[in-house]
Amino acid sequence: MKNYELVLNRVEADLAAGRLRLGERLPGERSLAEQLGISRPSVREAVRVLEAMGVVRTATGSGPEAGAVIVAEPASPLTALLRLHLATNHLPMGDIVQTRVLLESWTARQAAERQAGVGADGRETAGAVAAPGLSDELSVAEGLLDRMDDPGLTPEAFHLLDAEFHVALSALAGNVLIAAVMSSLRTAIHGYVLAAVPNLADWDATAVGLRSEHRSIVAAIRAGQADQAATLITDHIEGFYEAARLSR
Amino acid sequence: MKNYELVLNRVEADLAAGRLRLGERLPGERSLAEQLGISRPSVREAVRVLEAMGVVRTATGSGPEAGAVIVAEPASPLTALLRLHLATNHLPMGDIVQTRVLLESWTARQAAERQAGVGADGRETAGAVAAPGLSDELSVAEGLLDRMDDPGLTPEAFHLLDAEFHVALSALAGNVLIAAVMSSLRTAIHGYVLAAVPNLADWDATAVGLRSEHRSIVAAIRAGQADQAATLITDHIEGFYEAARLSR
DNA sequence: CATATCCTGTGGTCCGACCACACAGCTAGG
DNA sequence: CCTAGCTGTGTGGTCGGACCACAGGATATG
Repeated sequence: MKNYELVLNRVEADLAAGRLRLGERLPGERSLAEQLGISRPSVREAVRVLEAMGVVRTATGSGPEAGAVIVAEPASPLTALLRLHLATNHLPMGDIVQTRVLLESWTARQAAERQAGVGADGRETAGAVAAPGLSDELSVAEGLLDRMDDPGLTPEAFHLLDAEFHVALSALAGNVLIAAVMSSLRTAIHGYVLAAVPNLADWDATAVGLRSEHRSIVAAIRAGQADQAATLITDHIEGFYEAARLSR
Repeated sequence: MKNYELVLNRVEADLAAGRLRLGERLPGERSLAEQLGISRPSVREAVRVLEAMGVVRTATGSGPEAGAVIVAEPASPLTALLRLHLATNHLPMGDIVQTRVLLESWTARQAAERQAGVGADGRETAGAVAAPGLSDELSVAEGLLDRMDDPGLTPEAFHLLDAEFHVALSALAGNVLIAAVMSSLRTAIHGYVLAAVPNLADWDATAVGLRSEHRSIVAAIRAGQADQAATLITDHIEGFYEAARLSR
């Protein structure tokens, strides 16, 4: 058992037992080292891991914002994890596309079903937001689409908004795990998507098509057409990756 | 920009450029520190993060196994990530169950379709294994089921085999990302599942039911009945969590 | 009372040292 | 000559101590 793992175990146990809650601060590094009978460098390695895992956020200085504050950000570490393993070339891009299709068609279906008022199919185990909130969140997504209508956008700006749009759609299902995975997938592959833009025959034409597809997807969800929404988003994703020759 | 991030960027760039490959070793900590003009503690923090991300495996001593060796193990860091965020109580168990249902019903469907020889539906983007290998992998899963028939198994041993079985099924679809997520989900919640065993009215009766359901799922996949396999595994998962009152 | 200053505690970084470990090569004994 | 044992060397693991930058609160000063 390495010394820094002592800190990880201690923190996980404290979290599980409720002795550490969101927004609270970890004991100082020096204090933690003394409590566990280890050195400060060992504590620091553990804090770094916790930071990389999105469990704490560190800051210098004093006051309530300083120190190692407990947060819950699963998305950013997931992004880093995906990026690193993508870099090793042992995580095929095709698998990521396939996963996106699976998750996004499911979230689109869920959102449409909830919108149609038939969401109570027994699989709604999460403490999900009620249907009334859905319209607001859809409006947020549509706001992103409006901003994407600007013809002067660079491909990079366009794809950043595109990623936000897809993540916003994924959040509609109310599953924080799936939303986090989707967000991480989009962020992790952003660089790869941009690098593939030159593969497109005609960027402007592609952008027009993507805008139109986005509107259709939102319309299907708003109309509560679950199957239609799932099909549209599947074709939307696969179509783009095929056009950009990113499927490998 | 913190100093340890220099190391992370350097390693990610080296991986992406092919200067670092699986099985090779990172430069020594002292050497890396000198190259980047930073101190060894800073390098160590970065190596710790890489280790926590499943990108390297460190060992003391000398020889080819010692040092920081590049590996590609996305599953274990995912497990740690899920465990930690589960501990913060900001990752509802219901969301995990929902995700399992989504992923496992999809993999079961994929496996059955491939078994039926109709796998070529255009969504098979990964360099997936050909149909012939499926039978072998199904046999592995069935071997696990045979071992689970032992009536003397403790609930813990039973659930470990159960987790292996579900992970083996998930691997049938040939998507390393989804397989890694499934494996991590099962491992991360293992402790919670065990803690919920006392909630079951009759453990022995539950085990009998689970064994029977497992056999039915494998039979459906072997017969190429995709819809049937998906339905069976969905009911199997939801039924257990309901019986164990784990849906929150 | 308002402002400017100092104090304190935080993480960030570094140095130098020593340990445990594992292999490779050498040396002493057969 | 061969083998068993020892030693050298390089690896990560750990430690104590030191100094810095930073941010907020306490305090002194106008």
